[in-house]
Amino acid sequence: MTRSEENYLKTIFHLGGGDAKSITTNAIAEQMETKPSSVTDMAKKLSEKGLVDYVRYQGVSLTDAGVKTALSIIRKHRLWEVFLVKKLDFTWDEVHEVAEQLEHIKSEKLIDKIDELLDFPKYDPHGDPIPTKDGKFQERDEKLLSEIPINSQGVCVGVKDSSVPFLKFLDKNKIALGNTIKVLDKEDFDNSLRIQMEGKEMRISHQIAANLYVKKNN
Amino acid sequence: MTRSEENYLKTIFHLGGGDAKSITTNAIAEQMETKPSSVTDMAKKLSEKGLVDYVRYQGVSLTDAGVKTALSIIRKHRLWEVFLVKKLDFTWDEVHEVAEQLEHIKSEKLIDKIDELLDFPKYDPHGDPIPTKDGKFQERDEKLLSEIPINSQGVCVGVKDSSVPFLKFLDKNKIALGNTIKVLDKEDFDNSLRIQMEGKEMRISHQIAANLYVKKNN
DNA sequence: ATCTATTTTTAGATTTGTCTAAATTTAATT
DNA sequence: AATTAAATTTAGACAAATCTAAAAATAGAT
Ligand SMILES: [Mn+2]
Ligand SMILES: [Mn+2]
Ligand SMILES: [Mn+2]
Ligand SMILES: [Mn+2]
Repeated sequence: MTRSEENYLKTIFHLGGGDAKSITTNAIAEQMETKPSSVTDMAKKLSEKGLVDYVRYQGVSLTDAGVKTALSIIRKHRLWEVFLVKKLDFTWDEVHEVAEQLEHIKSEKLIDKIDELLDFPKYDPHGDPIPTKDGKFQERDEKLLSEIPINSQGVCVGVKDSSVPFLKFLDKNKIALGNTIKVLDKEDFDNSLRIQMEGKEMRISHQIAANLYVKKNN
Repeated sequence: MTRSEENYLKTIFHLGGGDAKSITTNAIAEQMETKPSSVTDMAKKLSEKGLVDYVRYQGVSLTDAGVKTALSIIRKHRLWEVFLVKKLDFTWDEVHEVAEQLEHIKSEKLIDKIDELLDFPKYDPHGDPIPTKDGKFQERDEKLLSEIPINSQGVCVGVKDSSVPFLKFLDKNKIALGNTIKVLDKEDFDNSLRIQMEGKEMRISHQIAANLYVKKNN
């Protein structure tokens, strides 16, 4: 399994190809910042290896073996992210790039020991669930902050957009995972929200609210 | 800097190419388990990049830039080995293979934080010195156990051969770094030694003694 | 100094992963 | 049903890293 193959499987999974849904060549190419023709070449190779189902002109989806491999890469990525934050004091906007490299280290013992060292975390620094060793996800009942009703409240548990600028924006505004947020009011004009968070009141734009996951209380 | 380039620089350094000494194509090829023709190709490339001095038919030596790069890879390798042993309970015969991968991770912050987490170790699990960030070695006055006189004693500080079988042999015989060893007697016939170690007496072959470094007490 | 064995390099091929440009297929529109 | 636009694949090329086989250079031995 080459690094490139692993990256393709991971991308296909993230685009939804784990549910027998066909992912188009173009979608994969765009996500990976490569050319559709390169994706076609790789689709053939992964198909040969039994990791994807590929129908010419129709796109690819992951086989069971492909899902399993993708989940093991994602597991490694997220565990390394937790390690970097918890053990090496990286900030949550610094970890992704390094984890992109670390996720390809080949040693089952290594990642199991990292998992143990971290006391088997269930979520990564961005609130994304960490698949278990046998490929199961910790599902969670979460909603976008923009989609919960006025006067309801929840705990911030994840980000939809985990780009560096967004994460830095959240830091600057002291919005962190674990914070309890109550929606006080919604502005019809621009869909911005007035919220109460950790005692303080503030206003956030729809774009922010639509990229924060909360777990509703009760 | 590709992974392959880094591996060549590291190998050339280990073969002594850091002291302006010319290392032959064949020596490099043998060490890396590749073909001399491949080494020639890489020699040209590294020479182009100013990392080695290469004279056709004469071999290569590292430039200052080449030494610097080699040391940074070796630093990473050895720090990761310490990490694996100290933080993840790997045994000293398990770490090399994984460190061969981890040494190529590109993130200065990562290795500096690992260094800090480990409290800036000076030696790796095999007793090899860890270069500092600015490329200096912690030299140590060490001798092979086979070369110290009868009735002298020293602390075991390193292994010359760090192959898995040798390390496992040492474990099995409870010979560990840090142990104090006294040479009681030398057998002329086969150069084997009678030693006293941590209270116990034992006999070890010349081959073993010639692969153990000790730091003589006074 | 010449021959010879060894080392080293060159030339040409292969694999992996990528690209561009052209051809093909599909999907949408008249 | 025919046309057109968009998506996808094919064909051919390229860079990196490797190999084999042949050619060239070096070093050792007479
Ligand atoms: Mn990430
Ligand atoms: Mn993440
Ligand atoms: Mn090692
Ligand atoms: Mn070592």
